[in-house]
Amino acid sequence: MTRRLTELEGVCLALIDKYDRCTAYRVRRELQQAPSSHWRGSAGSVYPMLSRLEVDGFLKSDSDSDDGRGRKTLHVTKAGKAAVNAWIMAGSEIDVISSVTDPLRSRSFFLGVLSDKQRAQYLDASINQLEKYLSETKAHLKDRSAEVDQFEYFGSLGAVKVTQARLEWLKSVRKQLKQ
Amino acid sequence: MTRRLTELEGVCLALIDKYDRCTAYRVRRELQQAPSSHWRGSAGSVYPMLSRLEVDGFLKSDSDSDDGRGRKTLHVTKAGKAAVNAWIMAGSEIDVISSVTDPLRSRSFFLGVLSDKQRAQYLDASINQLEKYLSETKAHLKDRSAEVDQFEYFGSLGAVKVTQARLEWLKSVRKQLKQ
DNA sequence: CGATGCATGTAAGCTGTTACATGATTGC
DNA sequence: GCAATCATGTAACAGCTTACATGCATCG
Repeated sequence: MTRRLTELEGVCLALIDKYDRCTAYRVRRELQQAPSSHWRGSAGSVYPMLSRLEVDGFLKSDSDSDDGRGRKTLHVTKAGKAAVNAWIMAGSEIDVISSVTDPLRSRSFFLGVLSDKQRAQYLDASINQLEKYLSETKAHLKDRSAEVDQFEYFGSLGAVKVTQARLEWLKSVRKQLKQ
Repeated sequence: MTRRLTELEGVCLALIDKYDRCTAYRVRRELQQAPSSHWRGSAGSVYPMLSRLEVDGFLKSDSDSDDGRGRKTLHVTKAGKAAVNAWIMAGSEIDVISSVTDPLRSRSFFLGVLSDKQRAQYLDASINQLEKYLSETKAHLKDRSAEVDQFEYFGSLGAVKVTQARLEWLKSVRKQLKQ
């Protein structure tokens, strides 16, 4: 049994697998352009992580791919595919499922420390930003719906659904506080 | 202007403030008992973090609180209260709002690599665990509704709403794949 | 031919983890 | 008196961040 992949490793390895082969730079760009800001796609995380995956035999760089400026194309090995498979299947574990944190929710427990004015201001601003974020994820969803892969569509749909739920929740909080 | 608090620091400092004064051990227990498994509440994170907050002047330990076994009660200073306030208000920033990650969603983008059988198995297991997690958060919500603080209720309500959205989304994915 | 972008990588620092260590208290 | 729990803490390590460094390619 091989080691477990971290979330970032899983996403990136699966991504490379999906594209069949790609460069580290493209992986970085995908992370940077994703609607979620959880991962920055920083060089200091991506390159060492990919080296790690190569050392562990999950990734291999195509030998003929050096184009003069040190660019390498990567592809996922058989062991890598198995690791991706295991990473996905581990997603049904309760620890993984319940590991989400929502900074809006964490804060909502302590809104009592704010003055009425500040609280109203905070809620308005949050709802505003959430609406902005929602329209971004919706735009992302529209882009995806034109593509062939239905799974990308499902993923983006999930982002929209959850963002909508967060928004409706915050609005109901604001409403209840106004009374 | 003082430094920004991390999410864990913000939650813990706000928690101590809410309880007026409490021990490090209680902070740990609260983290451990929270429905989200994002923070383990490990000694190796909590004690150094609280020391940090004390060094920075956000926390102070009551001098008369040593009960013979080295237990200390902590309270939040004025500067600490200001830091909590700033931490909450920063929650409306787009970077903070969009920093959520959902391991179920990350994986959904790559469900194409699974066989039909594995995919069905994965979705069934995930939906099962999510339902279990939902009933836990609902129980938590019921507990909170008996308490005086409406903000705790709001927080738990948010957890329920978002979990419901995740569940409905996953069920719709399963349904669409069955056709 | 110089600015911008492509592409890879390293160094130092921060914040979390697990695992271990220590000692007092409480309950049977 | 001994086991479990309360309570605090440290050591080693993992995985991310920012900031820096390097060098080729492309375009005006």
